[in-house]
Amino acid sequence: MSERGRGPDLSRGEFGLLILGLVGRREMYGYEIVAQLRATTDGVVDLPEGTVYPALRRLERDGLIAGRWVEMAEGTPRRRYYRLTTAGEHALAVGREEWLRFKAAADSVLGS
Amino acid sequence: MSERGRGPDLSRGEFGLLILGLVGRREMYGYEIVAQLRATTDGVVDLPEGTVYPALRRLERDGLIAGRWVEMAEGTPRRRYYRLTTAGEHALAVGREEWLRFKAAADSVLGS
DNA sequence: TCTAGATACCTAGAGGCTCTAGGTCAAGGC
DNA sequence: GCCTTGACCTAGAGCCTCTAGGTATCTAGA
Repeated sequence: MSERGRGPDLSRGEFGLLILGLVGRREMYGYEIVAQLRATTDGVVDLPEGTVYPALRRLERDGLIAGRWVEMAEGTPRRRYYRLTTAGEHALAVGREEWLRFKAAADSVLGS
Repeated sequence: MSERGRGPDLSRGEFGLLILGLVGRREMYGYEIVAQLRATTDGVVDLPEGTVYPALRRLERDGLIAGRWVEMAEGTPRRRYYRLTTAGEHALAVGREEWLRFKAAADSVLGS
């Protein structure tokens, strides 16, 4: 087994890894992820909802995160909270290392 | 004017910026760029020709690089050498800064 | 009152990129 | 005779982001 669906690759412009990074800290819901991403990165990463929600569905489909619906108080919209699965924790660890390698590689080309 | 074709964005998985980085060092041809990219990054960035040649055409179309054909010796294939244009130098400078910002942003999310 | 914004979810389709999987042609090694 | 190397090229698949909407409720402001 293994080598099945290699997980999100930041170096190829896939922001799924950043979502894994946030969800790895604590359970989080989509709308919150959008805001946290913007806040944590000082606005540098500012993904529209049309990017984040489909990405969450892919990550869940691929078994890297697991979601559950949480009903909120009267008239407040319900939320879908996500947490990392074991596969997601692994993908995050792998992704972090790939990111380190890619950073060094790009820096060596760009001379930073 | 300006704000026309913002140049390649590494954070979105566009490798054009890495090509600009190499060509910015010295005049280079496609086949050489493929090899240099692999060598410089220790194999981490290993783009197939089917990625690099179309990227070179886009960069040239967008006025960031300029190419010229160089005939080689008897029976050796000719090469198309590329150099940065002024716009390309600017795009490289902008891209480098964006890359620095994105690196910091991703690190702050991934906690590296 | 009416509008706008925030909260929270969703989707269809366009656009644009990488990558696969080929192809061309000549020289040189085995 | 065949494979590898050098050097270029392309069509199409695949996949992702992003645009531009939509739903629904509540609150604030003009």
